[in-house]
Amino acid sequence: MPAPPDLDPFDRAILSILQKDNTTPQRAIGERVNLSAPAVQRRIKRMQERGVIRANVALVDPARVGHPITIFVEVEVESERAELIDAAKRGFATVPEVQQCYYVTGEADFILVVTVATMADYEALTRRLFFENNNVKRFRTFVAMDRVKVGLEVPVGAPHLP
Amino acid sequence: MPAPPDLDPFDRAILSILQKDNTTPQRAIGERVNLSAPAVQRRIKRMQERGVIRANVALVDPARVGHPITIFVEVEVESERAELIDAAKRGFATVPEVQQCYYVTGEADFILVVTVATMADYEALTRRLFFENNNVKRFRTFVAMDRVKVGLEVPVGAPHLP
DNA sequence: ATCTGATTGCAAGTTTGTTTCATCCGGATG
DNA sequence: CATCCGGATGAAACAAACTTGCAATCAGAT
Repeated sequence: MPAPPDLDPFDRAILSILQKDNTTPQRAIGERVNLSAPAVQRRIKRMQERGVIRANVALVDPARVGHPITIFVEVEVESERAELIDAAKRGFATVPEVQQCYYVTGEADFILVVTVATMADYEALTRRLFFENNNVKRFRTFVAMDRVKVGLEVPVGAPHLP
Repeated sequence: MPAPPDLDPFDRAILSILQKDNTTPQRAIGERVNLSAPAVQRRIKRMQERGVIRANVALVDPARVGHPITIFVEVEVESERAELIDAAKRGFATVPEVQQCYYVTGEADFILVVTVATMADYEALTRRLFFENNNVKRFRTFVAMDRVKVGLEVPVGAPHLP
């Protein structure tokens, strides 16, 4: 296995910037972290290759593209047989409306984050995903009234560069 | 207020691409949607101005930057007085470890997504956020064993362009 | 003391993004 | 029916950003 690809303070500072805006020119990043643009570019490239940076994406406002409703779903399954769990994972993951899916410990087995256009759509989705699935014992729905904070930013312990 | 900024099939196709990889050259996008690079560029710019595209960010693997643990928390509050709710929203939103926070209906009032380095860190966080907060009645913890699907992509009804 | 491997900055070269401008299309107007 | 007008487009010129080659630097191991 590859050695632990430690991130030095430069890398962390760069990540901290890119997680907020990855259109920031490398030259501007360089100025903020005290590095030349090529150095920044090489570090970014390396972090992509090592999987530290998994993707570069545009974040879209769901409401503006016709999906104003965000819903959390706690799903409890009948059987936790590995084969069935894997099937459930694959089943959930392939649904576009399911934007996040986690397999969790606790009083539920899965937690899903779903975006839909209407509650009728959600109702249809529950039928497809839960009622028609024999292994789903129960599910609980939480409708988001306010998306207080939404993002995938991870604290990276970016240091202060004087 | 601005008129509804309708998205035509071109816009949707562009969004669909940018949500997966916003480093795709505009010329390449143009080829895929049958538009020139400048046309693509103007549409992107317009969608940013109109708030359809909210941000352009790099997605970082939490485990690779020292936050291998993802946790869901359902929070139930004592009082739903608007003032207290707003205070709670602000309190949660400002914590870097809280990467997502939703105010929801149902058997809980808030759902948080938290990333931490260790369970000890989580324990410390719960103390700070919940035990020291008089308005938190109860909270339930779900530790993610598998991040089956993680993203903020929204289905955009992208049409097929042959 | 030297060698090796990794990293850096500069400068040149290449790709990508941006602006300009003439044209085209569709709907409203006279 | 001709005309006008706003909005969008593509080609080309232009500007900015990214990428590569190279020599210099540094730390650690030999």
